[in-house]
Amino acid sequence: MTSRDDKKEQSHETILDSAAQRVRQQGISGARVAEVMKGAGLTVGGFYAHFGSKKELIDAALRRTGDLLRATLFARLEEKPAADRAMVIVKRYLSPAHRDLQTEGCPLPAVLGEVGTTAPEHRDVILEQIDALAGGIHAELPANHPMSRWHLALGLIALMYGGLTMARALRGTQLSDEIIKSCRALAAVALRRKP
Amino acid sequence: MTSRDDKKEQSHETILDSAAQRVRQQGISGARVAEVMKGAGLTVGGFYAHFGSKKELIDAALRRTGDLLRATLFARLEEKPAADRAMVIVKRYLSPAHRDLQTEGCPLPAVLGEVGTTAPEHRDVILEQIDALAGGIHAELPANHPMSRWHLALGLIALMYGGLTMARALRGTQLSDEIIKSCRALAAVALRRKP
DNA sequence: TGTACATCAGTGAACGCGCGTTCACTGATGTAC
DNA sequence: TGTACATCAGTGAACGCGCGTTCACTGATGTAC
Repeated sequence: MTSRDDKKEQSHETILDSAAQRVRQQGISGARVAEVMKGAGLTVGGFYAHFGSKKELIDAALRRTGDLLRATLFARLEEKPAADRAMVIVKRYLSPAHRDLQTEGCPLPAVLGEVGTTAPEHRDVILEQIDALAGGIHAELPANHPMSRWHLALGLIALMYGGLTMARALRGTQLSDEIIKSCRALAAVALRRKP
Repeated sequence: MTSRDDKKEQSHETILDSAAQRVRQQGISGARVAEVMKGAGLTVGGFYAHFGSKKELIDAALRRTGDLLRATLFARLEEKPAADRAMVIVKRYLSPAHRDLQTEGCPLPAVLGEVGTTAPEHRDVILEQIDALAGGIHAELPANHPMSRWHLALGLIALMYGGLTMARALRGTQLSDEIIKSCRALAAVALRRKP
């Protein structure tokens, strides 16, 4: 590992961090290669020494953001009573802070619509990330529930994702806050817990 | 009303229909002006005699698709028992057919992510349409429920939108069907009805 | 009724701009002797 | 240890392409007399 390799690896990480930020804030098409490189303190030309294509960059950025999201959602859950854990996850996801800090957190609100329309080539990473998220939530759900834990996990993800995306689209309006509250309350009803 | 006015008005409608289709299938940035015009059997150059800008076209198309969606979701509800109506709406929205027939139905899956990222200029139409949809669902909800009917309506919209968008993004995978089932079941639990 | 002119919906090509990608080049770092 | 050469991360400009928008023009329809 020469210092040249070291430098390149550092640049690679910086580019990935920059892409992860931009893809969450501007979506896939909005995460321009030139701007990602600028955000990493580099120029466009060097990009293809690090990634084979924009698609590869976006896929790598989506994996990174997905991993970070799960780490945040599931952090220190063992400190909470088992019965509260699902609602803790819901509240961490459906929060004004998560809505407003768009460069961090979940990438799905910014990219899922594109994957369903103009960017189907990213479907597999999304499948992988949603599956991983559902697997993590699954483990924190009650066993005595009319729905299977797997179905409940998927339903809660849809509710959380849908609520956050709506709240972000309507940012700055009164309805935006109402949506977050409503989705939290709906999750609480479904989980038979206090909101 | 001369036959010339008549012709222009017909073209205007055709352009709007074409845009409504494309925006649902390709999103806002994917609904290219030239392709919308081609879909209407016209050429690009004539567009600005009908709409002041692409933004105006998209806003008009979103109003049209929103109106059509509500008409479909609320059609013939009086034939159903009052207690079943909310679940009828949920099932109409969260269906494989609605997922697969992307040129018709709800525009939100294709556009909401963009409105939250690169196309905030459409926020007001979206607010208006979500408000109208919530108002319509609100009327069909049970009074004896721990959540207010307004909050319940917003929560259900988030769940339906989130589920449909995820199912579309994952089109062709097994998880896509699972998500639709899960969201239906979660709605049924929240509404205390059979799925 | 017929003719000359005016109107205007629609055409097709061009405009300026920004994108993803490529490539000849640079200069700092590493290697060979 | 010092010198000549090789390597390669990063630069900056260009490439081809597609977008939203503009505009001079056309030809069918409508109006005036």
